[in-house]
Amino acid sequence: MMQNRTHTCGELRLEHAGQNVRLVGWMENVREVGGQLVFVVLRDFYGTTQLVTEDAALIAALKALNKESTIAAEGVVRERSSKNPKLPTGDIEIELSRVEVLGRCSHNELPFEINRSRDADESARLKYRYLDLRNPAVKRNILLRCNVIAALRQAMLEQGFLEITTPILTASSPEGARDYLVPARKHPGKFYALPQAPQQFKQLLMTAGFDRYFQIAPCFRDEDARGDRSPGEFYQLDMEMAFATQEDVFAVCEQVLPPIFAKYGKYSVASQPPFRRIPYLEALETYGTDKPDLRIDLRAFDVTALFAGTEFGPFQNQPVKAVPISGCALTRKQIDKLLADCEVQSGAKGYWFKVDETGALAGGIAKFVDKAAAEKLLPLAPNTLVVLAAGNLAVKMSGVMIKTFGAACEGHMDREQYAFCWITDFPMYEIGEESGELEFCHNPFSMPKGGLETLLKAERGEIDPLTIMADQYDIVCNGVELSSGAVRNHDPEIMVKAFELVRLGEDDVKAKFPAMYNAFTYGAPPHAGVAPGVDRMVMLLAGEDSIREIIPFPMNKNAQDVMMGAPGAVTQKQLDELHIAVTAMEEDG
RNA sequence: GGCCGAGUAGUUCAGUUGGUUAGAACGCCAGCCUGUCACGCUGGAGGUCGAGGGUUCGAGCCCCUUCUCGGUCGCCA
Repeated sequence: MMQNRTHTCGELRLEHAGQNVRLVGWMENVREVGGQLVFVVLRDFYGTTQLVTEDAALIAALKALNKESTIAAEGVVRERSSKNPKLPTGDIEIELSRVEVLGRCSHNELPFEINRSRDADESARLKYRYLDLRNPAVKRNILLRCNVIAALRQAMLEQGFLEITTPILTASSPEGARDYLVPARKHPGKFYALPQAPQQFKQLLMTAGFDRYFQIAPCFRDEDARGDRSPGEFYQLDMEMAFATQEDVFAVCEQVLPPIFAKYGKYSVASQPPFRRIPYLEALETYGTDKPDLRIDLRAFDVTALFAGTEFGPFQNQPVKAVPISGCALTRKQIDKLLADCEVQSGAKGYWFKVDETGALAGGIAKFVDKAAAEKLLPLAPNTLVVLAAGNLAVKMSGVMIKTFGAACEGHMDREQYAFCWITDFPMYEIGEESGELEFCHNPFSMPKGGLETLLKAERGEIDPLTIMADQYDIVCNGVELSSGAVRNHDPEIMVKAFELVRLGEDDVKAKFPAMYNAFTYGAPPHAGVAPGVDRMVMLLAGEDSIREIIPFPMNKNAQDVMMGAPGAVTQKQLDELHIAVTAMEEDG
């Protein structure tokens, strides 16, 4: 027998004519033209090649096989008498001399047609993911993912970062998302947790003296899914730098990411380094969100003053935000539909009026708007639609309206590009909605701007703690938050003070982050880092709307792997070993 | 957990005001076809209309309950 294969299904060309070859792959299609002429499309990872035979015995053998069986096909490459210019291998075909069945497909009907799997029901796709992935259009995203991860790794190594793996079984972290817990067999009643991020380990690596760390890090969070958020697990390009400032972190990201987006992305990169930096409060004010999509040219305006003495009930004594959309040709029906969509997303009510082609105000709440006063606050050229929202959700609604109407109205969004920005200057503290008291806004690891001195001022009541900014930043691309990052708080004294402002103290810091707190008392370097989400980056690069399209084996929305049957029942013996008493168990598979 | 949408043949879907035997395309099976390549032609098989209950002379369609999937909000230091 010849070697397993001499060529792949994507490589044969006219120049190979006359060669005896052996190809292996999946039988994608069989076309019988006349009783004595059969064409077979053979597919492997690299492409497809047409096989042909007029031999009655081979025809019978091929027809007896179900599609998607794997076979080895031996024969001579020959020039086609009717070429197919749509295929790379369309100039040639293999005249079969022998066919060997390698892996029989015993199903003559598949759960879906391979080449149309993207249209199939998602549950079926996930259950038969190994069939779904045979579709080159599905496989392409996984290939992209491989290439992007390789490129990220390469770029980080070139920047002098070391890839260091951190534990998957670790301790539960007291803050943040819900942990996945793993019962400890040797320690009844105790649990490991899967890391929500390697946050503390990477800070400990800094303290240990590794200057630049990175990792394509698996992270686990037991929170509900979204279109752009996989349940359970995801990957981050986690990085941390010692003796570094915010600017150092920005510089690394701005060098690493754009070339990869340019090379592997569907669109061009609109942002040249340095990326635009937008303070958090300005982002909320201007874009109604802390993750603005800079491809959209719409802005929110504060028009509270315009409705100061209004008779329009919903706007009385409320902050009011307006988003003017020039050159808008939407019909009233379309406007109502879009506003309804926005209302679902924001929970706030939307209103509108229009400047018609003559420059007069019309429609919606126009009769409550003083045109002269409005013109001082807003650009109101003819054919401008103005959408508005009031109340404590007005800012959020303005952001949703910008995104929704920007995408729906001609000329306000250039989709075919990647627009990056940094959101900076996040508040350190906020008033908790439930507690009504001061709480950490994001995470307690960030260095407060101004350090200890600022915290002391707040403690003495000289400044409002709500005005303290954290040295924290997000990187946003096309309205997608790729990552949060921060200059970390590496000073135990500042850490304790930061906790004291939220009515906690040294004991709490020690209890919550014992390793880190202790480590920082042994001489820690100032350090900073960031951790862009790999899955979201690949999603942006692939131009996909669902995170599941770029994950090899995704879970469904309810955090189930319907292919593997996870989560699933386990034996009583396993439970006993783990000292777990289960009171209620689902009867399923 | 809230809200919205979907669930009809193996797959993707249509199904009018509640009215005959629930249709189409693709796939599958059989036959025909010697240059197909989304091959073509002819014929055929294939349905617990997600499940349960109700209204009605009559339910895929209306009502109630429930399950599943998706989107979204909550949540995601």
